[in-house]
Amino acid sequence: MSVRVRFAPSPTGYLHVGGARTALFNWLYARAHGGTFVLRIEDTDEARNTAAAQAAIVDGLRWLGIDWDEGPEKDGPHAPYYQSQRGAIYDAYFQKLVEAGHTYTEENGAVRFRSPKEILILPDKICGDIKIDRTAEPDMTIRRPDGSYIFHFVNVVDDIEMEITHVIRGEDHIFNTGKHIELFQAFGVDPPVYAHIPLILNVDGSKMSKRDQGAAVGYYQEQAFLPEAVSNYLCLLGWSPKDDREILTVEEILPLFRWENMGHSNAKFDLEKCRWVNAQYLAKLDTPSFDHLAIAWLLRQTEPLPGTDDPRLVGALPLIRPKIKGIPELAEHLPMLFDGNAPIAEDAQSKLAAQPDLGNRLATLLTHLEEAPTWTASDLQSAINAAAATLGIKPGALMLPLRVLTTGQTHGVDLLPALEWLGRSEALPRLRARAAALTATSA
RNA sequence: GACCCUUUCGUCUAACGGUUAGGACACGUCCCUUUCACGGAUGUAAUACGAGUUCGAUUCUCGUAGGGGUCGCCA
Repeated sequence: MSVRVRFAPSPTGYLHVGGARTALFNWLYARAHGGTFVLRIEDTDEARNTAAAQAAIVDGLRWLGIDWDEGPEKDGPHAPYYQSQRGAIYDAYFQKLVEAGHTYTEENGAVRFRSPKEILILPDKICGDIKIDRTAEPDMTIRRPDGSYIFHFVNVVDDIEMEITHVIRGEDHIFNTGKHIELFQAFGVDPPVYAHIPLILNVDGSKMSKRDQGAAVGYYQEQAFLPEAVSNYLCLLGWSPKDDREILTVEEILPLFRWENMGHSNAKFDLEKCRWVNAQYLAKLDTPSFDHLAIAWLLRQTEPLPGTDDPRLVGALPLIRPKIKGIPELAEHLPMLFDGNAPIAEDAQSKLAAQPDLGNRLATLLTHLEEAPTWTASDLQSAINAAAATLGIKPGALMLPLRVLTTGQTHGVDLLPALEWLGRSEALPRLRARAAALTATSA
């Protein structure tokens, strides 16, 4: 029997990293075993469902590279894949339970399932045998007075109908599984294989909520993370290749995606490490892809950054790229490259003020730069060297002043390539203006 | 509170019952360097506690404590 797994989100909120990892693990398990991955939308709670949430989930999964073999916009032999459209199926299964005497109706019309009240042993692929004592548990409600069905019931019915063989879900479902096993038995169907994976928590150990930074997959999309990187990092939470590798492709993960490589304890989400993983992937990206990623991010910004519409942008990106770990850091570099009127930063002012003979140095430097035969990094370096020789100082001493004249900042991209990129006609006025401002204030 | 899962550096994790308990993120120091990063080197840092089994326990067993989860006519 071939493997069939599913991810069954409820479209009541954004796609959470915990949910995304559950989806990812199911997907990996399916792909590792040549199985089928089903996406099923559990939208039985009409009051809480939103179209936006469903779009975010579908979009987030696709972004992460998690594709489904059966599900929304794809269909398949067990369509529809929205629980809201499967009422007739639930009615039929409900009748079976009624006829077999497994149910009773409350005064208000709600229907409960008569639990056998036994002690169950749940053979879990990750936790081992889990004892679940159902003897003192109240009977679960499976249908509301208005005729709509409860999660436990529809979840099991669909898993039966869709021939799900393995259920991989969070540990928070362990006790639900006890209820679900009872339903499977009432239907005379063998329950699927269960694997309850540990949860993902905040760094402080609390449960991740929507408000926490990085809790929603949408955050990584907005911040222009690479989906492969996020997926890679998610895999490292609750799974390990059992060696020292941390950057792994899906192809490398698949043969190692086995129960014995799964972790047993909850993991705290470390956004810093996720950023580091992303930086590893970013560094390996080819230039066109990097540029595309960067430009797409720039165009998404509600407050346009300097350079966004500038034809020189593509020329500036290779200067910035080696300096940043994430695309949003463009916001720190673009203003100093594209905004020639940007004020001189305070720390730059004070650092230069400490330099002796500043006015003379700047003037000498400018004179030599103006005389550079071509505005290229090598000629500019020669000009700097000559200026330094005239002043009787080391060339290095002129670099910080020149940097400040160029960008107004004490840090940034490699200076000479940046000047070359700016071009003589753009650079010189900038240098002169800032030099004038500096000498005016220091005098 | 009851029940269930769980426990190795701050974090993610390795370690046939025998290792100087390894790697990575973060942090510190040094090197490289015109700045910032990158890179290289290096340092600080962990087996929750108590019993038991064993020649020997991070590893197996039990207990305690901590963390998390679940106790819905939510999913």
